[in-house]
Amino acid sequence: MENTNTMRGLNKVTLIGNLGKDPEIQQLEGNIAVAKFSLATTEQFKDKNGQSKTETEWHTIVLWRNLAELAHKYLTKGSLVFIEGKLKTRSYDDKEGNKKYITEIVADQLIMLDKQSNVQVDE
Amino acid sequence: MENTNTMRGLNKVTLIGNLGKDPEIQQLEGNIAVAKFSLATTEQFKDKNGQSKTETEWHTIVLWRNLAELAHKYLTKGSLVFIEGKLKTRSYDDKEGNKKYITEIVADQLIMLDKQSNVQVDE
Amino acid sequence: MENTNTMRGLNKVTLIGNLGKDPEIQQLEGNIAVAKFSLATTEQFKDKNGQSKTETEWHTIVLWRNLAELAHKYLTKGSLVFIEGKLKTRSYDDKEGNKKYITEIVADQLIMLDKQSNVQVDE
Amino acid sequence: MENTNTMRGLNKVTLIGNLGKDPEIQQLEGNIAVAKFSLATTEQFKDKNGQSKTETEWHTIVLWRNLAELAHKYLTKGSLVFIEGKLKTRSYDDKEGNKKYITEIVADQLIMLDKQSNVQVDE
DNA sequence: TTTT
DNA sequence: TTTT
Repeated sequence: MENTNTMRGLNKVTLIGNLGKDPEIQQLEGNIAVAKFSLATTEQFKDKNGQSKTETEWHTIVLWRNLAELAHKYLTKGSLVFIEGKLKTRSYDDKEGNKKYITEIVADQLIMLDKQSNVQVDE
Repeated sequence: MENTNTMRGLNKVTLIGNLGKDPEIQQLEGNIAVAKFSLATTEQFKDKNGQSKTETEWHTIVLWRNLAELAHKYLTKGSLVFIEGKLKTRSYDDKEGNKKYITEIVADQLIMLDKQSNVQVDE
Repeated sequence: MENTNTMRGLNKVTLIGNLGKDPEIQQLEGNIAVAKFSLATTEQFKDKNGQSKTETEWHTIVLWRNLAELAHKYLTKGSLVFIEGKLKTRSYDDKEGNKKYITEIVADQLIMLDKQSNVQVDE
Repeated sequence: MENTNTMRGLNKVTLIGNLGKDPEIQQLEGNIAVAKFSLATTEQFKDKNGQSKTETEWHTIVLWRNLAELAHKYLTKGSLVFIEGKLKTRSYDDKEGNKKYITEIVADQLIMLDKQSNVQVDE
């Protein structure tokens, strides 16, 4: 406690949406599970002509360990979930050797909101 | 009210961090202001050897209209702010003609947390 | 814009839970609707003996205008909802003349999470 | 993992505000620290006559263990903090034997936002 | 590219 | 009871 922490950061994302596909799960070395899926959050609003419009945003969700296994076990395409996590941007080189950036949400909480799959877990 | 809305989406980001540079502001047609800056959120944690480590994440913040003007007026490199907004991913073609994606946070609330610049505004 | 706002406050509550009863709605003067219901948020955790335990917290939710009407129209006992709002504590005198305090959540966003009643509205 | 959890609850409060007084700390049996303070969140808005008005809400914050000790060590009357926690309502009997209810926020994250006291800790 |  |  003597050594005070001097950070003042907060990095939090909160989403409610539907899975675009079934989660993909991998086992990394050390037997660590990681799952991924894309999540659609849909917003409805009125445009300037008063017409109702829908806008969908797609997010890449990454889950580790227990959360990965739960996602794999209980979630499928179309499942409605609440996700809380952190934004993380990483870079990689694509097949043509171009540097690409991708922003992902690393989940630390998952609540399944469908009647048939109501499971909540914290990391 | 008769026409029920069937959306169940939530797309929310909450950040506390420091500006990496002064905000850049532009006036779009129709006299609409848009500002941008990058925001660093820093997290401190202990690695598996018990050593304290720092991890910084950079976010691109986009502000419209009033919020853009406030950012331009009161924020500078280093300012500490609280931001609430939405994730939005858009694509563009870079100079070499490669399709690129960028994920930005479109702010709808800004709280300035420095003693010298304490202004809060909602969109 | 010249007159800068000097507030630095944030007061936000985010809940996912089930209604304990059907909402009660009233029409105040000026034809303003106000609805109330209590919402249970349930948390599951392991106690120090490793036994799984459930803890339920009850919240009083207050909704105004459109949100009140939506709640009245679509929500019933047991409905699963996401609520975002503000904490507000007010005092009143009970029948015996004792001063009482009550803390309520004044909703400004409501997302209905049941399959049968999926409506989202912002204030 | 076989035994699925059926909870779908979320109970989260997020506040930015100033301490009304220095925190009070107690040591409970088992050497567990608990601290309390009240926090003011202030909101500025325009009333229907267009006049700027200020509304302050007071919250009771409860912190346990490490967070209690940090609050005691670094926070004083007037400190600006970000708090994340849970709502918890409990009852007690006052001196006259009346049953009273109090709603508190049990903090699980604290970020100190003053230049002079910038410490962040998770429970 | 920030902050402590 | 706070802060600007």
